[in-house]
Amino acid sequence: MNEQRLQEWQRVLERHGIRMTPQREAILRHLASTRTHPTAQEVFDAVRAAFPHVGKATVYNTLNLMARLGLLVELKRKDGAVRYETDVSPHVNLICLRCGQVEDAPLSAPVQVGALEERGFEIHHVRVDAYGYCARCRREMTSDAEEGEKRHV
Amino acid sequence: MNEQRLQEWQRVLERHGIRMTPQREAILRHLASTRTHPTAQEVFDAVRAAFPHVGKATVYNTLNLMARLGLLVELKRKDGAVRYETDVSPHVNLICLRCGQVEDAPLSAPVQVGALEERGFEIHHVRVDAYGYCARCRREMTSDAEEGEKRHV
DNA sequence: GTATAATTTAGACCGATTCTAAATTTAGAA
DNA sequence: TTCTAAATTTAGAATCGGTCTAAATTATAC
Repeated sequence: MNEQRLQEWQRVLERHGIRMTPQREAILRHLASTRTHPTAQEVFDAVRAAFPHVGKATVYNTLNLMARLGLLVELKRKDGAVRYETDVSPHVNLICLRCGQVEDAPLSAPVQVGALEERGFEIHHVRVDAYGYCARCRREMTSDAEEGEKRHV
Repeated sequence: MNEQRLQEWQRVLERHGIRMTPQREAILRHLASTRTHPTAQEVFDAVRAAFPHVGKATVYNTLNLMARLGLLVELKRKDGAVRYETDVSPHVNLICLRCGQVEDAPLSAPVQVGALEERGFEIHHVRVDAYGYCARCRREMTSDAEEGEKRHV
């Protein structure tokens, strides 16, 4: 549980005049206590443990609210649900094309975008997603191949 | 119409033993003739002009096929559908948070990802999305503000 | 030509997310 | 307190991109 992050979030919500209901607190606590990138459904399931009658809409509303306030970042993969990232500092998302897991990695140098002034575009934040294969899937793909399984494009 | 790109795509498909059907050619021609980032639905509508009975699945299959071959890059935005990008060279997508338009900008230095070897992650390609406000929206927001309109988070 | 595989099609289906309308809770004023 | 208005929550319906299915068509290899 990252108490500091939880309290920071609560301050931001309060500052925006948003009520801290028991449901919202449960959602925040869950997000602050995980280091994964959960889907809305996973958050929903976890919160249900504490609030058996919590509605889907409440979870979705809260996650959208937090994303709009910049407390969460949405990671979209085509093959399924949005994943929520609680670490909003600059980094690279390593996204596995096979299993869909997302890992964070540091950016060893800041991203350099050219020709911004000429365009008049004002950057708010940058997201860097690297697509590839995670260590586990690489191992599994190797052993699959050894078993004679064929893979196409 | 970018003839060169069209022919390059056709060569790649042929090299993979994929048949160049009239429907697929119409889809490729449309993609090669636009500089926007269309959705599958937009491609579908455009191709329908030439092939009134083309199926949704054909368009989706072809777009997925091309994405898997690396000829297209999928851009996901929170507001719904996947957008397809025909420029696969390294660059930054400038995504306007207000109007949703996507512009391309050069990367003035390659992205540096740290700690890859230790993790065993193998990168296939990197996408850089910069979120912010385009020149037109910045102008409009300024004039809106002058007219006394209020905006909230 | 004939067999085989690839492709296309319409429409059914799926699953993530949003919407709706009613009930509940809250904050603040009286 | 009690009242009122606004915010919030809820279950379930609705929506909407996208995928899947099964039958028909088309191309390829023999």
